[in-house]
Amino acid sequence: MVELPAPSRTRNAAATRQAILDAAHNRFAKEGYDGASLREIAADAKVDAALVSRYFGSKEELFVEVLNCAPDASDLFEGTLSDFGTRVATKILDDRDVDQGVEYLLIMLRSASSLAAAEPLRRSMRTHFHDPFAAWLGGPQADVRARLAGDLIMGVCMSQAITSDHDLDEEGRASLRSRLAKVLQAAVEP
Amino acid sequence: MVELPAPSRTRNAAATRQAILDAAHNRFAKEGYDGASLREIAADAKVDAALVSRYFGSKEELFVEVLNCAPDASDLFEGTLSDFGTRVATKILDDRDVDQGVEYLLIMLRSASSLAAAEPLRRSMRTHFHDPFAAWLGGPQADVRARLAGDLIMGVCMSQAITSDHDLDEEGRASLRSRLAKVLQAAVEP
DNA sequence: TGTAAAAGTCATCAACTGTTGACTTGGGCG
DNA sequence: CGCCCAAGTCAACAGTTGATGACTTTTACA
Repeated sequence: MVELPAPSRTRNAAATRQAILDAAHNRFAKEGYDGASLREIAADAKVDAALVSRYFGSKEELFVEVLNCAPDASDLFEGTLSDFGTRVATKILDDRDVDQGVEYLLIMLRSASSLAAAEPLRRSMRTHFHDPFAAWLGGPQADVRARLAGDLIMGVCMSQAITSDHDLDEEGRASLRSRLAKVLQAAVEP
Repeated sequence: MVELPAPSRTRNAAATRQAILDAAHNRFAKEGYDGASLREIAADAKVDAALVSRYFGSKEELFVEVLNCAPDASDLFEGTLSDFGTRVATKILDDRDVDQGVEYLLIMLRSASSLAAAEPLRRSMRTHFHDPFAAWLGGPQADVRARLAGDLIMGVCMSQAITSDHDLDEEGRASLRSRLAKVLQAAVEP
C-alpha cells in the first residue's frame, strides 16, 4: 500500500507523555480506574501499550499523575458567596461544554469503587477540591459546609452520569436548576 | 482424614440459589459490578463457580436479580415529611448498623462506572427508589425534589465510602448531621 | 430397589489484563 | 558521514475473568 500520509509526529518524549496523559484522563473519566485499560489508553494516544508502563511505571502511578494535573476547581470560587448556588447550579447542569472541573469529578466517582485508586483519589480530592473550597468559604465549620456542598455536587453529577438526563424534560431541568441553587446555597451559608 | 464434620447442607436448589444471591449482594456492595468476580461470589456462597453461571445465566443477569431484591426503601417513608431531614440524616450518618437500603445504595454507586451495569442500575434506581419516593413526597415537582434529595443522599454516602470518615472528628460529625438535616429538608419541601 | 433427572463439580477455553525484556528505529552530536 | 543513546515497538509472560460442556453425585419417585 501507499506510505502512511504523515508520520505526523517527530519523536518527542514530552509530547507523547502528554498525549498519554490526555488519553488516560479521558478514559479514566469515561470508564473509571478499573474499567480503563492501558491498551485502550495507549491506542488513543497512538502509542504502543508498553510505552505507558515505561513512562509512568505502573497504572496506579499514571492515575496519580492524571489526578495531579487536576485544576484547583478555582473557577467555582470566582464570584461572591451569595451568588454561589445559582452559579454552580448552572455550571453543573449546563453540561454541554463539560469543563475540566466536572471531568475530574467524573474520574473520581467512576473510580470510587476501585481499591487501588481509593487512596490517591482521597488525597487528590482533599488537596484539589475540599481544602481550597473550605478556605474560600471561611467562617464557622467551613469544612463541614464544604464537604456537604461537595457531596451534593458529586451526587448530582453522578446522577447525571448514570441517567444521562433521560428522564427530565426542559421544564423539569429548569426547576431542578433553581432548586439545586437554593439547596446548594443552604449548604454553604453559615 | 476424618469425615467432614457435617456436609451441613442437603441439596436444595432454592437455598443455594439464595446463598449465591446473598453473596453476590455483599460482593457487589463492597467491590462494585466489575470488581466482584463470580469466583469470589461462589466461594462466599460455598459453591462451585460454574454453578453461578448455571443458575443465573450470566453475571449481568445475576446483577439484575440482586437489584430486583432491593427493598423499596420504604423505611425512609415511615414518618412525617417535616421530620424527613433529621430522620434520614441520622440514619445515614449512624452507619454502624448499615441497613439494607444504604447497602443497595452502595451497590449502585460502586457499579456506576460499569457500562454493562448502567442500564439495569438505572431501571432499578427508578422503580425502587425514585418513583416511590416521589409518590410519597407528593406536591408540585415531586420528581425534581425526590431526585435532588436522592442525589444528596447518594453524594454523602459516596463521600463516606471514599473517605471512610477519616477526616471528621466527633464534633464535626454532629455538625454535619444537623446541617445535612437542614439541607435535606430544604431539598424535599415544596 | 432401581432409575432418571436434578444438583453439583471438574477441567478447560478464549479473551483480556498489567508488566517486562529484548529488539529495532530514529535523530542529534562529534 | 558514523556513532550512540533515547524513543518506540514486538512478543511474550503469568494471572484473572466469564463462560461452557462433560462428568459425578444425590435425591425423589415408581
